[in-house]
Amino acid sequence: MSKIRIFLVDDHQLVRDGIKALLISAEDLLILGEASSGRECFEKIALDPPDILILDISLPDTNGIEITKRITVEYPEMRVLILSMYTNEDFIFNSVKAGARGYLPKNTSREELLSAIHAIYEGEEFFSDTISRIMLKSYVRKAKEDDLSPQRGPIPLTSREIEILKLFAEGYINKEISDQLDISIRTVETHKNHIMKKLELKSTVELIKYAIRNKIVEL
Amino acid sequence: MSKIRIFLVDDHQLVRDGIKALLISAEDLLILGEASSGRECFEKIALDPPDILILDISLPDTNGIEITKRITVEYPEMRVLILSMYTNEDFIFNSVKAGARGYLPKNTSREELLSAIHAIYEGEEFFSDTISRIMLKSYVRKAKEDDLSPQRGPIPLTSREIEILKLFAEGYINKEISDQLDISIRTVETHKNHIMKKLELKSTVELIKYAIRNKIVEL
DNA sequence: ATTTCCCTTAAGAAATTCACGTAAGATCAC
DNA sequence: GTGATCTTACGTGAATTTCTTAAGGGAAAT
Repeated sequence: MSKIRIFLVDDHQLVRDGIKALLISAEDLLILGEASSGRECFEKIALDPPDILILDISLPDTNGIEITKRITVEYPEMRVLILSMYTNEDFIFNSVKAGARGYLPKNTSREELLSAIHAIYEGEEFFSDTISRIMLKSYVRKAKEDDLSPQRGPIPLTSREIEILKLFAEGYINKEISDQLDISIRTVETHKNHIMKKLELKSTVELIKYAIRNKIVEL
Repeated sequence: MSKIRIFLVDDHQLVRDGIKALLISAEDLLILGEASSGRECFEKIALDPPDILILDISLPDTNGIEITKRITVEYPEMRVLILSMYTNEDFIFNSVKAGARGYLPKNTSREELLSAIHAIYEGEEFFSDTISRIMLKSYVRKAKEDDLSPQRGPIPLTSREIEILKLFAEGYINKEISDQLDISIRTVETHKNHIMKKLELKSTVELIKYAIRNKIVEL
């Protein structure tokens, strides 16, 4: 049975040594090599590509997220495990977005690190409890925003105005709107002016954006 | 110390009895009452509002998500715990969106149910492992979509065209664009015509939507 | 009953856009 | 070098929108 080949990227010697010490006793793992910068990382893995790349977020010449992006393009088979002291939601989100398969905080345990390595080697995703909690918070926040945003500013428009705004933002020109609603084109214009004044919008562009933001039309 | 007041909504007698049996021995909980439909639920809680509402998703006259929505409006202090046999991502998302504080699958354990009740009573959110996993999957999926979508259709526009489109979609009129870029207004018009033809867009409205979709401008 | 708000219509003037066509210099790939 | 593409630019007439001002009728509120 072949071992899981691992490459380590972190700019602190001590951290790399610590991780190696934790992993050395694991029979099925093989530490292929290590690097302390993005440049060094790509030079070395080009010669001998690992299965798993363990990446720190902050590095001298670049960052783990940028490396992850390049990896997913250049080595689609390679799995990236982010190991970072930052548990900031943006870092997590962007890491996942960039293609990372796992994310662990640096104060993780040996057991968790091993679980993570095995999980992502098997094609799973792995996030530590701390990270999962942050992701869940974010999930909840997003779901709530999704609910609140459409009605945060109660729409002060009349139903007729909304009707006209809807058609306009769907791409109909005034003439078509007036035909559809069987009213004069002048009326359509007046309505639009009213809307713009009410909402203090200065251009039709803003009008369209308003309609989209307030879910009067689909994007 | 006052007990946590609980109200149960599920259309199956057996399920309600099962939950009651699980909770009856918990000293700090008080089962206020139960209902088998949305209508019955609102009638009863109006008389004696509970702290926590345990809700099934599927009900004869409505569903748990609709009830949750009404609860968050009419009883903002009341916490909703969804207990459903469905672990569908949409149900979970919409439940959270509607204001549910927790979500458990029906095959949950007594311990987990108690943990959930206590957690959401304390103002926390609670999701079982199964549900958390689904939420995480969704998180990952969304992060990936967020990454893929902007480049699904490679933008066939030149950098100058993108520049013009950006300014236009930001709300500048042609004259302002021509001033900013120090080119003729005719040129701005020509560029816009080129863009519209390339993308087969029929109106400026579509042009703006295109710019937003492709993240050339913020909404 | 009076007021207020909404919907409607209207029109002229100014500004803007649209839809054509035309064209010339720059850059880049073959 | 040659052709293709990009960028720049102009013209013209028609279409459209925008701005502004004005006003009547109906419905709802006070």
